Amino acid sequence: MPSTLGFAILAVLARGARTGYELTAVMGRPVGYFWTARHSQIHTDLQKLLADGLVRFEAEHGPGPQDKKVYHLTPEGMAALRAWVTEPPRARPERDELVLKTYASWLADPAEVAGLFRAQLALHEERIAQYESQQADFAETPSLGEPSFGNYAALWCGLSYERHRADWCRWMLARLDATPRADGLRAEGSSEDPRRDTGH
Amino acid sequence: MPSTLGFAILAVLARGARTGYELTAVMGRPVGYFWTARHSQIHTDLQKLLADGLVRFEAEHGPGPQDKKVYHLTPEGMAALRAWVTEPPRARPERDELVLKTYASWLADPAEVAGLFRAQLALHEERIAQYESQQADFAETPSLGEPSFGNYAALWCGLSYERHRADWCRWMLARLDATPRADGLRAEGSSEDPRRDTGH
DNA sequence: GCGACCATGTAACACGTTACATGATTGC
DNA sequence: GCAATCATGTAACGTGTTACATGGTCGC
Repeated sequence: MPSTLGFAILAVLARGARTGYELTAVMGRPVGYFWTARHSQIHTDLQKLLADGLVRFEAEHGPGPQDKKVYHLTPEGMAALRAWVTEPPRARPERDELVLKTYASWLADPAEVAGLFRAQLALHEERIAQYESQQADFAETPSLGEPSFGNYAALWCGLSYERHRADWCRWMLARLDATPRADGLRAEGSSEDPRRDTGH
Repeated sequence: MPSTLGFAILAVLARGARTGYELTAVMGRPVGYFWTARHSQIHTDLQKLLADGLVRFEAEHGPGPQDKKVYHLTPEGMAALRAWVTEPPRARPERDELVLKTYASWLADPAEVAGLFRAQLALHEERIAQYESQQADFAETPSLGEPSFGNYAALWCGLSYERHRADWCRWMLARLDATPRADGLRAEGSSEDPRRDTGH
């Protein structure tokens, strides 16, 4: 069974044949939002997929010392990918360094912690703006069965995630600015409790 | 410089001396929500922290062939931890298998994809209930400077995260049930667009 | 007597990152 | 001529998981 990266590669190839180089590029931008890999890892994984008969390539002598290899799915590769899609994702442990820092934040100067969260909030707000503009590029929600449905759904998730994070940063800033200093500056209003409008 | 796990260990030890075994236990439940490790990794990392002079231990001959070692922070360890807290977290690439599956979901039977998301939603709802009851155990928001502030803030983040995820699952289910079948069942109303009440 | 819990460690392997290594084509 | 882009690969290292290995105490 391929690794998750193997399936990520299959998922990209399901949308069209690509070279290892091109796969690396999509692992940077569109797919990179939820799964990334460097070219070194992609090339080695591609060789495993090849050995398992899930992909094949046509060699066209491109630039450089080696042939350029355009990979595409085999019927077995497509079948493996389809079967994988609906299997439950295998749970990977959460690892979140910011939350870990927060766990230890009682040890630090609140003003410095606030600086950390202000920087983090700025990052999230930037990404929100970026995702919103990407979302606006979709004339309407793509329907199931088109590849772009996958893009749209992933984007929705990313946007929702960034907003949750931004909310949390604002909540932290409100706590952090509220207590110890009296220098006038404090974060403007944001939701005080996550239980607000989520329903039920 | 210690690894992130090293700092996680320091963060736990800042709240009180612990054996490697006890550290493993907290990496399971409270801290495990945002950083985990197995005992094998904890023991080896503890040896690195020891070599760097960030922790020390008192040996009490406990059960088993070896001595029981109760670790505590050194002043250098505490200083390193305090300095680390307010440094920006080093960015680790997102890796989210469910979103990856979603990206490829246009290939699969919508009914089966819906099954996947229903199972996922159930998981999130369970965690929401669990976190809510944990939140209710706090009489009031702990103030900065107490260790429990870290616990409370991390819990707030986790709760907000689970709600965002559950929302996304509901949105997916609404899409998935809406289109292809006509068997009467469809997901009840949930937010249709993540841009709703987040402000700005 | 048996299983759960306490307690520490090592080794092999999988996954991921960084760095090393090569070289042609295209645009400035 | 130089830099960017296209294109493929290997090696060393760090991090994390699984499995191996040992053995005492306590409650049933």
